[in-house]
Amino acid sequence: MESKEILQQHIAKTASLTEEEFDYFFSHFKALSFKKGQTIISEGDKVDCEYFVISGCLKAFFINDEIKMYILQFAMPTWWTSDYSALYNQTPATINVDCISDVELLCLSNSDREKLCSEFHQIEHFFRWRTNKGYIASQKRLLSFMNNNVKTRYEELLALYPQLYNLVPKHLIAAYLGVSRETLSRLNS
Amino acid sequence: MESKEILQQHIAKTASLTEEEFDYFFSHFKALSFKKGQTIISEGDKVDCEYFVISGCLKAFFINDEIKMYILQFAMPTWWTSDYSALYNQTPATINVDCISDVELLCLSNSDREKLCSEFHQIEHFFRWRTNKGYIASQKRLLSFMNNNVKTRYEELLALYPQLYNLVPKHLIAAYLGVSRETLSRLNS
DNA sequence: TTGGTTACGTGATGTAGATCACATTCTTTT
DNA sequence: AAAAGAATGTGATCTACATCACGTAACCAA
Repeated sequence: MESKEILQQHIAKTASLTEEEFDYFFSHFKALSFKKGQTIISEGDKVDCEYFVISGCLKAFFINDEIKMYILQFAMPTWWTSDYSALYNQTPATINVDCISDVELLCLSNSDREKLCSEFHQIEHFFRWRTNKGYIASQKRLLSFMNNNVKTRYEELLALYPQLYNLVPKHLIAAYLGVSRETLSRLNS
Repeated sequence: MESKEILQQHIAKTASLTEEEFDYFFSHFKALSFKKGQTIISEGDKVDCEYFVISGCLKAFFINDEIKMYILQFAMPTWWTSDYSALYNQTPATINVDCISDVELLCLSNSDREKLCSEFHQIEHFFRWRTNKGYIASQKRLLSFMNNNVKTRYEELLALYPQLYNLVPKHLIAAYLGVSRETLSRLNS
């Protein structure tokens, strides 16, 4: 399936656009390809865009003391990613985004998103719905963080995204769970 | 200042409504008063509304094993609160909301919010903006949770909301930070 | 005024997970 | 195919925070 169709099906779930409206919407996206290991956003960068994942897997992460890495999000096909704080507040990036595998993305600038949202009520509706879903997921993760031990959080994560187990190295899963790779490894025993 | 004005100023920051439009918007809200200690949402409840705080302070929290409490949010004037997961997915509440002090609220039902969002593009715009802010704050808190120790998180919280120090008992602040009240108490020494 | 509940402090001890150190296996590059 | 680097496993030790236990002070309600 083409990127265009993937995006179309994604937004059709919450917004009804005519064919011409969608074409117009789509014309604001730029297709990009990256190789495994390439960086999309680095700490300190000016952030202009958000990214819709067509294929592959990205991570959005924070580096502390230039040593420890914490992963905020694994971004998989049909997910959106960026440094939203930097994007909305027009401040330098505080998180990094890079490619865990080869990826294909569609890129939408902040100003185009705002323009499209104000031009089409349905597009604004879509973005409200999307952010809402993200907010609810984020609250849930926060609660799980406070409430559950590592083992439970690990099981929860694998239940939700079984594909991660094979797709992503264990030390990155540890960085998502907020534990050391050693502790994660010891869960199996 | 009256509730109506407080809400009007709040939404005027992101949405421009005429006087009549705002009156129509406001007519969907119901004013409610509660005493300190009263419960707004209990685990297992059907959740129909979200709440805009006019005065006082609420907590949205989760109880684990009927013992430990984790606070997701302190809701202060001009903040919104509810169990959003339950509200959007029409599932029973998994979190509780109650009153830390006497409070005045404006209550908006889920169906009225959706109706208003579809009737007025500007209202949809406002709710997108609000949720977006919440999402960014939630991500930030998650990051702080993974990255910082209790002392740093406590200082961050007090820097952001100095009024909490006097307004809210320490054991509730501990429940927000995700530590025991004893550990929080020992930070001073 | 009194008795009960809630808030807060602080010592002693327990424990989940971090950190350090090193070995092994798997993957990528040349 | 060889070499180098990344990913993973596992023991030993350390530490931040939890838990338990107890005491004191503040705040209500009868």
